[in-house]
Amino acid sequence: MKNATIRDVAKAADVSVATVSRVLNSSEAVTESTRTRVEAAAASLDYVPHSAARSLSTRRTDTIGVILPDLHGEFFSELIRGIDVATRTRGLHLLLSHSHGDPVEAATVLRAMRSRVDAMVVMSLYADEEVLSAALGGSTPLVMLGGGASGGHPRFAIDNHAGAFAMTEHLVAAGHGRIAFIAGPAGNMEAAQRLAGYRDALAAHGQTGEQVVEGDFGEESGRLAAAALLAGSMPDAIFAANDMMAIGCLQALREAGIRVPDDIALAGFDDIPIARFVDPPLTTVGVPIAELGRQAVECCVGILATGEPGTSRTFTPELVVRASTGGAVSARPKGRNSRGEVT
Amino acid sequence: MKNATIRDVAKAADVSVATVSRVLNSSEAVTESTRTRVEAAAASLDYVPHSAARSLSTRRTDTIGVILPDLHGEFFSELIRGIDVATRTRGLHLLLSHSHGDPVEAATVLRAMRSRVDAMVVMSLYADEEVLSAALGGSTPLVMLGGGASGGHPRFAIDNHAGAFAMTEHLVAAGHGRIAFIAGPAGNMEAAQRLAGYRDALAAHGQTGEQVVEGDFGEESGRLAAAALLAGSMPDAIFAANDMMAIGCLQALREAGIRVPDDIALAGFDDIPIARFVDPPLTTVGVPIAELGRQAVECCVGILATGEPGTSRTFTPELVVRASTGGAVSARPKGRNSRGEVT
DNA sequence: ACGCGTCATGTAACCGTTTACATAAGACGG
DNA sequence: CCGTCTTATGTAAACGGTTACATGACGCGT
Repeated sequence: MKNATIRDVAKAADVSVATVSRVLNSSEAVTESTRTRVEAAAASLDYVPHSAARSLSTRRTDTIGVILPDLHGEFFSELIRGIDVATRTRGLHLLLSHSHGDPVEAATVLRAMRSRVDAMVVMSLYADEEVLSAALGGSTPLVMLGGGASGGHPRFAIDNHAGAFAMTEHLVAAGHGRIAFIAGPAGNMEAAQRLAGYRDALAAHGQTGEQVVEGDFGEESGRLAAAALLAGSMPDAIFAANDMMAIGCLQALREAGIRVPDDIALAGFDDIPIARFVDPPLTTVGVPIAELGRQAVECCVGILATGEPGTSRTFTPELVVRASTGGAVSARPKGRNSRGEVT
Repeated sequence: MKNATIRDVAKAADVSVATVSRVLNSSEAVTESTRTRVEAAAASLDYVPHSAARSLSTRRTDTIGVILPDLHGEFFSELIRGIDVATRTRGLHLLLSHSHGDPVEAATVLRAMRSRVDAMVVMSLYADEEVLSAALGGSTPLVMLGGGASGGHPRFAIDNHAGAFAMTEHLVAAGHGRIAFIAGPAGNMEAAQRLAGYRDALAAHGQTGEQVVEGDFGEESGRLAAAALLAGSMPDAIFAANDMMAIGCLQALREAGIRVPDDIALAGFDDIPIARFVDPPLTTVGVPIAELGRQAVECCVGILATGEPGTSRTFTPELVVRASTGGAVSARPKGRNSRGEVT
């Protein structure tokens, strides 16, 4: 059964295709009677406009393309949710893909998407904005997501440096002398900024002995980092550049019989939903992940509507102190009453 | 800067548009020399075919539409990842949306997508397959995801009943006399099947006292369910219909000073990635989430390629026994050596 | 009754591809 | 050297919408 076209509807309603189009787009004046006649015809034929034909004519796709470095885990899940909410609200569609975190692949995916979307939201973790921009060909608005050196495109990011600085200060203030840092992957801008925040905070407080272990933002690398730290001289606190590594680290510590926060304090970054659920609940840097995605889409909408370039925005993350740094309610299985108060 | 069209390329290469099209689709015989000439012209103009125009002509979009009830949390994150991998591999695009779990909304979204995709993958948790099918208009292949009464469309699901049955048996075998069940939302097919599996297993083992608490698959409802159970007479084991509720429950139990698995055993369903990370690691029913998504897409590809209806497949989930039911290595902070062995 | 403006509707060009069909140019056997 | 077959390439008609412009009906002031 072939789908009905606008001509079928026009014939059924005994009007011209132009009139049908007008009714459908409620653009120009149409008599009430013809309007209802057309609507009835469209409904009875179960007519749905052919979006490709429409796009060809209007040069709009009503679609936002989104490329993320990965789709795995809670961080991206939240991000996608925020993006989806925004596109839905605006009556837009969401074309999603990921780049495996590979800049070259990102450019390829971007080229493939470029003719199918009105604007793109891209999270690039590397300093590849120009490459992406080139792949996009210049006529499609591009909004960047996440930290990185900003080129000419609006960028929605969080202040990683400030977040890491604040967290490090928090650990210093809690009296931890030696604070180790589990870093993110080399070359990743967010990771670099967080590392810099950690270093600058140490320096600002006259602490000299930085201790940095490599990681890759994955849970397993947090586990390995913990092992590496345990093999040397134990620090008083561990600050992981993201929550997943902190959680891996937490697990390794627990297996080694080391109590958090009693023996060692532990902090993460991102405040992904799980952070609250691990034991002890993880102190972390709160990032409005979904909001970041939502605003990036809104920025696209703005650019498309006004033609103006759109403006970047940096979110200042907030410290979320939970039990893993001993700064809040403890969450050990025992030692609390039924209301969750520390006994 | 207007994007180049096929005519611009044709002009630059001094050939006809048909020849350019042939080169681009490597369809028919083209002389090597003209081929290279066209390719050079296309590259120099940074030509990217207008996909809407192509779709209009070919009646294909090379896009798979996906509608999920929700985008929140690890389960959907995994599912999307599996779907994305499959579409990418096949050179397809992924148009994503969610339905808030609302059948009416799902139908609306489906109508909006219908002209933009070649096939749809829909996860419906209710028995609304016919409604969806109607909204789709019949010419777009539809593949269902997740449990439910199957209509005429292929469906990729897991055997919820078998999974819940196996888990309940596991708990019975472990000597737990009174096993409570935290159910999923009413009307949700998966939830209903899991509940039935629990009941049938109890019956099969001559257990009479079932104890079912309502839940909605959210973490908070698991917490509330725990509170409800604690208010009554405590069961020996709690089986939550999904992992998120189990995790909420776990947290509430911990806050109440009840030890898992020492005082009470706890099990979930889904084996979402976090399940391993909570403390104690959660015994659960392992579902190949990403694989489910991948195969659904492959099914779409098959239908589109062959024109044949495609076949359903039910995955048998597997029991994943971890510490929360005391069935595996304990993961309490103390009492273990550095290799993770129980002391 | 006439001219004119207004407004609903129709006509047809255009958007950028693909592709059936037409055509021109060799190749080749007789 | 001519017909025929093959093969590379060109021409133009779809595909299904939108929209500028044309048209015709109608109301209204004079």
